[in-house]
Amino acid sequence: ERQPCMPMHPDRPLVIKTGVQFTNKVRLLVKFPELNYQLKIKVCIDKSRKFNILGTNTKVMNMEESNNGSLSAEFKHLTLREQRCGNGGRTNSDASLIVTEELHLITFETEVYHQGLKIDLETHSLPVVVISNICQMPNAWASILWYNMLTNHPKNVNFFTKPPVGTWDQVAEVLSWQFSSTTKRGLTIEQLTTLAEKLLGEMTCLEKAMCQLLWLSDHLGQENMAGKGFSFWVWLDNIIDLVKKYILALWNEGYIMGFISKERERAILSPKPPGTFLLRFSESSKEGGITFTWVEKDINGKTQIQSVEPYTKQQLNSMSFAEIIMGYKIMDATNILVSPLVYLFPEIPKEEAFGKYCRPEAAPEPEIGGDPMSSKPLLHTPKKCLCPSVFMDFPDCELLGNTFPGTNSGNTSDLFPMSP
Amino acid sequence: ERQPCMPMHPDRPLVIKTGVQFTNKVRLLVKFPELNYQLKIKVCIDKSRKFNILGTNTKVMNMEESNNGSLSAEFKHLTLREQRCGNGGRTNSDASLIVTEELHLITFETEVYHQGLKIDLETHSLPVVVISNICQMPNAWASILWYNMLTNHPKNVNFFTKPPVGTWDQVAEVLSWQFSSTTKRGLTIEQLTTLAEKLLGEMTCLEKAMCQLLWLSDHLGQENMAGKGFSFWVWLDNIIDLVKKYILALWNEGYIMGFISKERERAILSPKPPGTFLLRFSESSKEGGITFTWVEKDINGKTQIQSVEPYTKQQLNSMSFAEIIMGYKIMDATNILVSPLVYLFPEIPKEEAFGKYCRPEAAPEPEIGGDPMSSKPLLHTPKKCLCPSVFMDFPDCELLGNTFPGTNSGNTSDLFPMSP
DNA sequence: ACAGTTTCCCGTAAATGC
DNA sequence: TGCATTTACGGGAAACTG
Repeated sequence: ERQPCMPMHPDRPLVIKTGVQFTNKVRLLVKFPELNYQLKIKVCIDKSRKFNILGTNTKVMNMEESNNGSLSAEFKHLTLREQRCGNGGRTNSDASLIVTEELHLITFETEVYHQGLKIDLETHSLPVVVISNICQMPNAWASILWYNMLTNHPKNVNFFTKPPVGTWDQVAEVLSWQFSSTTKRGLTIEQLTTLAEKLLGEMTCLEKAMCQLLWLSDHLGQENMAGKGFSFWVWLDNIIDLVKKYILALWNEGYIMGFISKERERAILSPKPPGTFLLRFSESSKEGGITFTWVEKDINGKTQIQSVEPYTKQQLNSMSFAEIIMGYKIMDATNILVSPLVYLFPEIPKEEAFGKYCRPEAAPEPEIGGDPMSSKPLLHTPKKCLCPSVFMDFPDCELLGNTFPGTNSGNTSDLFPMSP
Repeated sequence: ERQPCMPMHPDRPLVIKTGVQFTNKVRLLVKFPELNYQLKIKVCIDKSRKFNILGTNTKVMNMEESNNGSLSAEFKHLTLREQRCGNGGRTNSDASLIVTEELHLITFETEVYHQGLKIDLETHSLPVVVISNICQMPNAWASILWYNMLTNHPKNVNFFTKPPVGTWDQVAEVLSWQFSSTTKRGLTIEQLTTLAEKLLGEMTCLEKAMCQLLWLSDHLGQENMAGKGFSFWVWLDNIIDLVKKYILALWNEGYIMGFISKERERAILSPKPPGTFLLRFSESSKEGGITFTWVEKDINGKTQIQSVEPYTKQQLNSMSFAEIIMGYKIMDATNILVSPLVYLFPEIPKEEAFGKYCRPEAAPEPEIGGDPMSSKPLLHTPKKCLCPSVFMDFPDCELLGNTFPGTNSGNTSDLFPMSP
């Protein structure tokens, strides 16, 4: 059997995609060395929708797989498959919830005979969300965040039938943590304020701080994104993905203002000298895009705010964003090619900020019209997995390098006697 | 169960990828209406390497599934899975052949009781190649072509232990057919000559016509591609893919010379006026690339032959090749942007050839440095499946819209009595 | 007809095994 | 160790189903 089995999304635990392997681990909190190789554990999943667990779903607890002498069992290469009943009907009992709000429990069962007494032991994971396609991940992960942000309950699978409201402060902390847990930088107050406006609409700052946020179907779902056909979470996830895969170094340096409204952008750029620019995420693109906006003077000497169409991941595949910034030129009034980008807001010379992320040879480009010559060798922020070396699927959240910012600090399916 | 089950590669029959569904059909050549719903057919695969057939592998013959009143049975949603023996050993008995040269037979078995006599019927597909990853397709398909080009034998699974040689004429026909069967245009003598030089090295035309080509490991394998690390077939397949998905219309029009050596390119372009250009496939890129080469005069009035780095599929994703051609500009001696492309060889004005494939608004581009504005809406030759509406996995090759150009005209697993 | 959900399967990357 | 081959799974598209 194959050995290395990294769980599917290192920084998205508690979401399981059908057909994709996952791993989990149970340990016995009470130390009973004499039970080594005595406890046979079985993994199951609740029956609210019919899933089958494929893979080796029983295992005997032992001391080797633990590092502190207690007993544990690790299940690897498990996968979930939905069991369509008969000729294909959905098995979901509670059809009122969408799949990404449906919570499931992975349970671990065993029985001990101690001093002639049979003791049933049982524990379970935190609620998990089961998805069938990766495109459901953003909403599924949002459910996990919302749950752990608002409850300590270890198994409230009906949470989303009446989801509690959250305060903006709580949501802000979670949003920032989404960045800080996978990059070297969380979100600033300014960035969070922009997101708050997006979520809460036009309110004063004070109102926002007081405001309570409703869950998906109300404030955070698709409706709220002005009929764009995608949820806030999808939009944000694609930006996080863009940051991690294509512009991580620039993000870590703090060069990307990212979340800023066009109004505020105009307000802070207008007083600045021509050539001042900032980097901003696309608000309209579901896919995650980044653009730059700069100040320039038109023929009449009037200040203009300009920007390019956002660059997508596809385009950043063939040229790094730093190189795009360094090489970007427009034709001025006298038909000469010039770069409109001089100072990164507030006043960092662009060479100082981006020079070190460019290949030496590829500064200016002699040709136009998509000459692929200039976009051949790639210089990217490394496409690297940021997960820690130790990992479990239902981890103590400390293992993620950060604690869940909500109230729940996570649990690693620990075995306690549940029934006599 | 799902119904529409298009076989995996409409224009690549006889190659089966493990885990991917395929379909096949048997019919009884002799008309026996009284056997309707009497014959139970079982599909099997030979045991040279252990594959299991997953899906419904027995079926009763009936008249409905046939359109001419004869009996037939169609097996849908079959998949192959390799059975790794014990802890993972290869089950291949003849390890001397690489997987893409290993031939397998799908067999169909049944028995009839006629006038008190038990008759075993059995038939089989043409030899098939089983692959586990799509990257093996080009070589697998080459094996299918080579087999059908050189033998009529219905089941010579050891064909590649001593593969026969082919003549250049045979190979040329097959190569051209690769294009003519999926586009509206095959290969010209000039294009074939270029490919012949690639395959046969430096020989006179007469010698080439006489020459016999050895199979893969000799002339057509990786060694022959000058140590580039990919076979002729991989290179050619990627070009075919590029043509079909990105530049089909231009190919159908005959605007793409494509296969031409750099020497010959220089020879035919040099006498032409500046601005004359032609379109050529990249010779060095495994991925399939296309470039243009043009004539220009340098400062001293000397004729120069120039070309751009080949465009890849990735780049053609965001801008159509016609638009790239129409918009391509370089800076001339006086620092003015001009298009070096004027006449498509021999003397077609580029607007006449490519104008109709461009969006009206996107002719010249004002900005440089990868402005994504100009590459937002896509105009592509449609990504369309060219397969005919009627199809079977082991088809009469006529169903492909063309006959296999080799000696073998194909067979649709027809049932004949094989043993008493 | 439609939208939520699942399935299909390519293509890249990683793992595996000889 | 290297290389041939398989497995894993994201992501886009098609199919499915209430």
